[in-house]
Amino acid sequence: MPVTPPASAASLTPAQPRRRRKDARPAELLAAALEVFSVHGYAAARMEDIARGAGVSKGTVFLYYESKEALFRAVIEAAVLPHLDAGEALLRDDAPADRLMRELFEGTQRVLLDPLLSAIPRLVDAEAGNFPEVAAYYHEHVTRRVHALFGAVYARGLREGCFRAADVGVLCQLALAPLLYAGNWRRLPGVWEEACFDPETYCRTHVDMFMRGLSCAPEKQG
Amino acid sequence: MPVTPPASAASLTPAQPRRRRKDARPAELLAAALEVFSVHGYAAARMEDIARGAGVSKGTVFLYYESKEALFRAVIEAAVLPHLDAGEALLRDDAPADRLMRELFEGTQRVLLDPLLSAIPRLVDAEAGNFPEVAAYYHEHVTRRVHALFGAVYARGLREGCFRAADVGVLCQLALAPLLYAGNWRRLPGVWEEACFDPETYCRTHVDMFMRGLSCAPEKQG
DNA sequence: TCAGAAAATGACCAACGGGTCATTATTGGC
DNA sequence: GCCAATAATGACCCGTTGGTCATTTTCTGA
Repeated sequence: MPVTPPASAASLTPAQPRRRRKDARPAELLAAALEVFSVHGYAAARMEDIARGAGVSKGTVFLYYESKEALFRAVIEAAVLPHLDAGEALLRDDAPADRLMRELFEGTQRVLLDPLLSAIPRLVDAEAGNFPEVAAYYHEHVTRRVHALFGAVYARGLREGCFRAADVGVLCQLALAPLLYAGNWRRLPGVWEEACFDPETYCRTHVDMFMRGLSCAPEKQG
Repeated sequence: MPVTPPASAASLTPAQPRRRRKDARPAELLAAALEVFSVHGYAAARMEDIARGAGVSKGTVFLYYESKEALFRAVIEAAVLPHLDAGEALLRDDAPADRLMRELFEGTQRVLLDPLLSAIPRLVDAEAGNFPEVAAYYHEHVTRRVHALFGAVYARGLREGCFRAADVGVLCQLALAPLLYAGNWRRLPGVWEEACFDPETYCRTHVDMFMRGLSCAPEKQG
């Protein structure tokens, strides 16, 4: 594999003397790990680089996470679960369903256009063959929750009579796929720039087309 | 990484005596490599497994491809380019644009729902951080061609007055993303089955919604 | 101030896997 | 049949890297 310079530390003033910071380490390690994993993938990520990124030595990483795989799992959980909680909070809002759906899109897009966070599904997917249990966990605790969230909003729209009937699973995938993919393209140097459309236009077009396809009301466009 | 049994050979009758088959080797190696790469990703794929999958010893692989990276590139080219040729042949058909667009979808879907072929974009993407030149090549020779193909059909539809105006790059991505993602989900055991919708419904729904969103004509649904 | 607890280090180990090459097996021409 | 020519082998080499642990440094509180 081509040599790549080690991941530049997130918050590393050089020659920092060693410090005991038991509480701060886990979060710093998770952040550094996500950065390295997102660039190199799981297998090609070096624990040495992750450690350097967090400003510690390699040995220290293993004081907090018992193995590379354990670190990988922890990264996924820490990066994803808070956003799911935030998403589910939306359901307590009793706005009309189409408005709720657009808010759901907006939140999802905020998460998935982040180049670090968008790496998570890509990583899980890429390693599904090597870590079937991680993929199963992800499906169980993330995908399922996302679908439930989307499904709840969709069901509300059906009751209100503003959405047309369709397979909710299919719709959910169709809603998410373009956002998941956008995250990937953004990080490729040259690709996104050449296509030269901004994320805003892309997401807005997607949401508009999707909502138009979903809607029962006769269309009125501007 | 968890131990996984070696890739079962595609066409390996056991204890096959060694044979000199200079012409057949490359294709067999490419097929075996794609299979192993698609399951394990690039970094975790072992040349030993690829060799076994093709019914040869590890050393033989290096007689045909000078390195793992060269094999990786060859796999990508061999898997993708023929389908691009086929796609571009569509343009010689002078059917109306919306019909052409649906044919384009159909061809794309045939390719991307294949669990092996759908691995290609995922692999390129996952390794973009480690092999920027491969990613650049892919973008240059694959993505660009796909966009040109889609763009040609779309432009025809604009001229015929049956498509509404929008950013062609955005539209192309939106058209492809759900198909690219479908390929990923299919290979995850349990995930696809639980969602229990078949690829047909998924793709048909996507195409219908997309075409409805793209169309200028007043909608008529059944 | 100092002693003991515990956080951090980095030299070290062992396994793994990409890549090599001297050797062996196969084949086609004569 | 026999003999180059060459396809194929697999034991071997060695750089890389996940993971360990004896040692060093930092911190706390008495």
